[in-house]
Amino acid sequence: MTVTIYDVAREAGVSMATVSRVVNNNPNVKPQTRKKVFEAIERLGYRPNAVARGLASKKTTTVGVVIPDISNSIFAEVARGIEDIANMYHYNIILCNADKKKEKEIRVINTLLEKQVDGLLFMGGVVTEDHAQAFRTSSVPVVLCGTKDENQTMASVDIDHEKAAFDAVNVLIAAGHRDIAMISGTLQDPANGFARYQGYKRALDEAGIELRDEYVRIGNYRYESSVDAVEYFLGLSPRPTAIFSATDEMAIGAIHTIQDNGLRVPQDIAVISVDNIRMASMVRPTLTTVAQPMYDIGAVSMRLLTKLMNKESTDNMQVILPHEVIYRNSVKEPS
Amino acid sequence: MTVTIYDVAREAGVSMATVSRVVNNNPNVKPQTRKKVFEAIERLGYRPNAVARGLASKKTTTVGVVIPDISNSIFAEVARGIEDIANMYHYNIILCNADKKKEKEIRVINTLLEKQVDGLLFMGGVVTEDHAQAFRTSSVPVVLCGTKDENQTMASVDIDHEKAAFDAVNVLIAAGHRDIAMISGTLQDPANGFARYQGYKRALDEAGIELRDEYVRIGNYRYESSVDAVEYFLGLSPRPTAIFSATDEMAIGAIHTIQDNGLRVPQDIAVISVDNIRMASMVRPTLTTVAQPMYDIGAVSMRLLTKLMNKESTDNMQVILPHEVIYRNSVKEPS
DNA sequence: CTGTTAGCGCCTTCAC
DNA sequence: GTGAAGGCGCTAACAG
Repeated sequence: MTVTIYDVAREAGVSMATVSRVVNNNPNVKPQTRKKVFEAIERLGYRPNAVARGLASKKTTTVGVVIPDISNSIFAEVARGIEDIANMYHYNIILCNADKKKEKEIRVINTLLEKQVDGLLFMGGVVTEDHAQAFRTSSVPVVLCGTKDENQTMASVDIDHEKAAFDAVNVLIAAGHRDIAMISGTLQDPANGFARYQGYKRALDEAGIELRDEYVRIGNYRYESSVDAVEYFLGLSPRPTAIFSATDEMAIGAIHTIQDNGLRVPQDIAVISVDNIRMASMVRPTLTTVAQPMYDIGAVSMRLLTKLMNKESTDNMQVILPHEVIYRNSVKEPS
Repeated sequence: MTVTIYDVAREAGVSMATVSRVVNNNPNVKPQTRKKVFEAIERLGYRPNAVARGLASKKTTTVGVVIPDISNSIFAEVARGIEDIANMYHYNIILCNADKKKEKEIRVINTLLEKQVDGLLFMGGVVTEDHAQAFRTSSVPVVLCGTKDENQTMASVDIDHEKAAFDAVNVLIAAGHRDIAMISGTLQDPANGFARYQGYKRALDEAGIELRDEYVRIGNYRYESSVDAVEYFLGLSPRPTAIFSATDEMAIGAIHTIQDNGLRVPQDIAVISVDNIRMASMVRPTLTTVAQPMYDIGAVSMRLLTKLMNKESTDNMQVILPHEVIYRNSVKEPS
């Protein structure tokens, strides 16, 4: 039924070793033989069996990528960076979605490892001890992208989330705001949550602004979760004049909630956040935010992974990429 | 180095067949033996090699999904439906992004086939003869989801795009509009492009409204592409009082372009489209649109695929799912 | 219930 | 430059 390398060999009048050589681009084949083999392949419609090949060679030339949440556009952009570099080095990539469930992340990691991927990329999300445990049992290299592990022992590519948040809040402070609220992610999340909150705190601290508990609400990173937060802020007195959101999606929810309550952004309340997802320029007013270099995070982490898979020496296993404030219209210029 | 089934067998004092049985949940194993084996597995940290297993059993229990564009949130939702059903039937799914490039789609299809997936799901996009060709060489079942092939010979799950567009335009007509412009996708695209355009034409026709060429612009489905279209419409006289956009993302671009030009939605110009992506309820005004049952498209196509993989008989190979108008605020109620 | 024995399709020395 | 032969790690009859 299925045509194998053996069929091709017979058809071409050579041995399977030779067929294997031409399929694998081994130079030690006479051009004429190569041609014969290619013709036989064509005639038979032979398609190499990657599974058999993987078993024999103990390499699959594929890297597994776990995406915590496929509907989050950040990961889409990161994935694009990963892919471009992967193609460049002739790796296939297979994406596995984990639907924001830790338990599913672990399962997916194990599935990928069972499938004998040559390397693993773990995007975003929290790296718990259970994750670390799964990674530890891996015989192939793993790199974290867009996140890092607690004690920073694993290879990772990320931005400095604390500093990004710090910079964002300082844009607000520079614009004259002092009553600055924050919609945070869960503090259990070391990157998007805890670190960004720390950055907020430090910015206030260095500006001599006192931190008020009622100015901080925890969201779940989704649009909807920020409406409660903002409505809460709106009832406060003094009402905050600016909001720092840990992520863009929540910031957009904030902008709309402010507007739905009859107030204007940025005149009544300014909004800033961190991420720079595509949607940030699709809201009115457009969102001022601190951009993560998403494509680069993907590209650099894939590049790092190729080095690891090749056992090349790598100096820096924890790379931090620069971020940048993107000035748009949700914060008004300091006058 | 790596621990194999053989090591486990020795450690547990049984044969590899027995180990294989417990790993595969074969009931024909004495509980006590099973326990011994599990302990050995635990002790050795054994992880089954899916590649070897795939080679021996000629099944990989994984289905390949090609996503035309990972950054398009429609596919994210469809993927979720696919996954839920896949998990239910114990299939792993691996996603491969094709970046909207036809050539890459074909490549990805072949890679997936080489990897010996048990089935293939092809999401969205145009199905050209080259695609059909690639599918034809597949020895495993393929189902199209969110698209169909030209002569409808392949298994597919989709909505009736023509009818969806027709219904959308009729919402506009019911609201009293007669000067209705359309931002279309490319007419080469049979589903999102051509069919939706046909629906627009038919709605006008049945309402006795004459079709005007200058009322139709072609976009590329992206937000940015609709700004040109809308600016063009704004210069027309009579200026359209309503716009039907082939997709939500372009509709959102249209709304903002209208607003950026000092007009109001829906008072000055109404906007409607087809899709119902998450962002549709994240704009102001919220977008009235015809919802595609994205999750269901994914779920139903995966279910269909499982049947095909099991060689169960299936009556209906071309399933059409119902769509539904979602009334929000970008079209005002008929008075 | 458990063990033995062939392969699955290919890569990879090692000869020639 | 090419062929022969031995696995890669596991499943699937087939015995027992």
